[in-house]
Amino acid sequence: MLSGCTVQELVDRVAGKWSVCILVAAADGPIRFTELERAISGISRRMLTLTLRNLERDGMLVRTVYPTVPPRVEYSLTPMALELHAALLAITTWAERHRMDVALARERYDARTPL
Amino acid sequence: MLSGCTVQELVDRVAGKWSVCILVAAADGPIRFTELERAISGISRRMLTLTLRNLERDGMLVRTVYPTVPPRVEYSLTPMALELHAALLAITTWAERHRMDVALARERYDARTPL
DNA sequence: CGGAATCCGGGATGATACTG
DNA sequence: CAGTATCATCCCGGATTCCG
Repeated sequence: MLSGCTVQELVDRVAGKWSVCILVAAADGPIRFTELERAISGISRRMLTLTLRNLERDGMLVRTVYPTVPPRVEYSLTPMALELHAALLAITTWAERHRMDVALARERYDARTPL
Repeated sequence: MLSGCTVQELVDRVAGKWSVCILVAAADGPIRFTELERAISGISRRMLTLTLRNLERDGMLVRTVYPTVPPRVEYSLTPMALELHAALLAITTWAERHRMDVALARERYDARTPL
């Protein structure tokens, strides 16, 4: 029971590349499909759709459809996802602060290991 | 310059499934290869080695070799990685608190969408 | 004990085209 | 606008073997 929902699996689910991007992008309020597509550099339409579906299924996103023409769909974070967002921000902030350190560490490592 | 070290790439590097496990397992002090292998359920020897190398290259781990027989190798976190560890703990804590919520959300979603 | 090297299958991902 | 469908590819990661 509840198989497939261990802490490990849940973490690498929400911490996945595209999940993080979406969760961060949607944190400032409801956001539309196309806005996400533009905000997240490098994502394909397919991966955007798939990741949105997974996040919605996991109860992280609420999908709201406005039956207008043209159609309008907005995604917003659930309270649970908002809690997570704070933790994700800590990760991305750390990454920003240490980009250079990591880049330098790589250069040094590669210099020591030319093989 | 510094290509391949964007915030996005760095995040999904350190937030990867095995990286998180290793970073958490090594946070309490130096730990040996075999201890990691036992501590991290489901990891293969290959992935353990590869992930350790990447983390070492990125300056997250220090690898110390004791020239004894049998050989003894210990891994410990760098200060930079210790900072990251706090953020990772926040994620895993969140995951523990919300496992059930996610599992229930999935059941509800799947019940609504039987196709 | 702590790896490195090789082989290999399958799921993740991209590209493209079509639709209500 | 917000997707879906299909096909092709690629590389992640498991299994296995060998080594100092």
